Amino acid sequence: MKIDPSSPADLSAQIATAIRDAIIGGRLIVDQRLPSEAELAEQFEVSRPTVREALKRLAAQSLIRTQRGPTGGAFVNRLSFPDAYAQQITTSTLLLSMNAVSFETACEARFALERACAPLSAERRTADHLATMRAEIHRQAQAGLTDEAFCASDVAFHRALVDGAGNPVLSYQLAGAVEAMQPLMNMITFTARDRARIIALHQEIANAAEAQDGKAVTAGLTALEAETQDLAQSVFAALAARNAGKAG
Amino acid sequence: MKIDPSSPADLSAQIATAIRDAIIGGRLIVDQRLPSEAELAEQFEVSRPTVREALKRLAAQSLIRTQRGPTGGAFVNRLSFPDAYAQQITTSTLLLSMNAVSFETACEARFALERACAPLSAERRTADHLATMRAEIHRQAQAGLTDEAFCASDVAFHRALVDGAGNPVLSYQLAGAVEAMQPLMNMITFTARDRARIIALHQEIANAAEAQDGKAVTAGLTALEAETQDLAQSVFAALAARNAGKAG
DNA sequence: TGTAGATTTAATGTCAGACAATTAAACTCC
DNA sequence: GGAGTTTAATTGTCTGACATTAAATCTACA
Repeated sequence: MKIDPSSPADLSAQIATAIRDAIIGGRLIVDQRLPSEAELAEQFEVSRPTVREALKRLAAQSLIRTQRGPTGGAFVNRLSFPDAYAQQITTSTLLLSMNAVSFETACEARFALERACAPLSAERRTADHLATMRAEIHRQAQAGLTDEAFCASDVAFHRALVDGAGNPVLSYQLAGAVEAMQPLMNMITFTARDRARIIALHQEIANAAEAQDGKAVTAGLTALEAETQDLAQSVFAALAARNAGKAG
Repeated sequence: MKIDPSSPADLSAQIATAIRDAIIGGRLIVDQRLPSEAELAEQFEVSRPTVREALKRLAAQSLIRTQRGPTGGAFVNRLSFPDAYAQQITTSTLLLSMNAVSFETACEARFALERACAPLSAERRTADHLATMRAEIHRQAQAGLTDEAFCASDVAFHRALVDGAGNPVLSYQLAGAVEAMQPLMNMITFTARDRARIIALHQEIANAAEAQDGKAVTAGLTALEAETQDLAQSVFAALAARNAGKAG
């Protein structure tokens, strides 16, 4: 592993890339210990702080973990599903919030992906998944629930549905799509009537999942998407009108 | 923004988290300049190297960019779609390679997600998308193509199909699923007969997309999934037998 | 007056050396 | 042989310095 000191890129970035490539390429395997910071500094012919900056870059991506003490050092980290979830959610959330992605586009993507899980979830969902869905529906019907709590429960409901497919890769991919929508959903104020309609559709979906009727689950999700898009459209229209009023 | 010096966590990690939260929470907006490293060091009551390690962590996630010179500093970075793609692909690839995810599970997830794009893509694909798909099919039929090149073309074909949905969020989510499969696919040796079957299905899918027949696209993808699973099963069975032979 | 070039300056990038904190292993003593 | 102590290796942090970059300012000259 070598770096180019005359390159315009930061040395620490080059070192991080070199090590990252070694991990992705399988030349460094899970739980393998990297050389100590002092040794890396010597190998790359840079100072220890520069090596440390490189290692921190890798740690930020959960590619390595560090441990102190005589048997310590930097170790190649097994990227766990929870870690991957967290990164996925952060990235997706920022992508949406920073790129003026319309609610419509994000909503379409989210429900399209969720429908992809519907047949599998209908077939494989366990009693646990069903119980979680029912419990969340019950929570959503409670009086005095804030909009934020309602949205959080909505996410939990959909997560149970997706997890029902029993495919961790699918759950991971969906985590980003579903959770990243939450800040957008939180902009919406739900009337009691809105909530009732959403809860009814949730009931429909849960019933379909219980009956292992994939097509009905898909249909429920499609109806929920239409409902959500309608709701958002009216909310954002009202917002725009209010802003126009302020400006005029 | 404050940190806790008595916490067991690294100071640089705490500082990175504090700044990241400020970005996600909207208290720091895109292109806003952070205080200089010296000022941050003073604010957080740590040394400059510690601040730098924190900033490198954020840079590794494309959350900030740095610039030298008098008007330089660290700026909140707009997370671009290409940056998000790259992160998504790295994370997904590592997740699969490090967690003994079966080919079957990954393949199922990938095709389930891709089917989610099928109706939208059939409806909206442009002539450009169709042309790309046809071009890749043509390439796949060329003699002397290596397995890796065949797989790469396969990815390009599916990417065109997904992009045809005209939803950047969907394309972003799919990037991880499709690209992360590539290392697994590269383990497979394709016979001429295998390639012919896959190309025929690609033709079928392209024709369906041209006819804007979403159901036919979905059916084609389902058939392709079955074909891929069969192929992988026989390849991995042969591999296992060979290894057993070595061991015996 | 305007412009090209030199200078200044503020910021990041890098380095060297030191000390603190942590923790596993080796050692000592009972 | 076991409990407590010491040792040593490693990461975490700090200080201070210099190198590099690039925008802004200043200067000289046409």
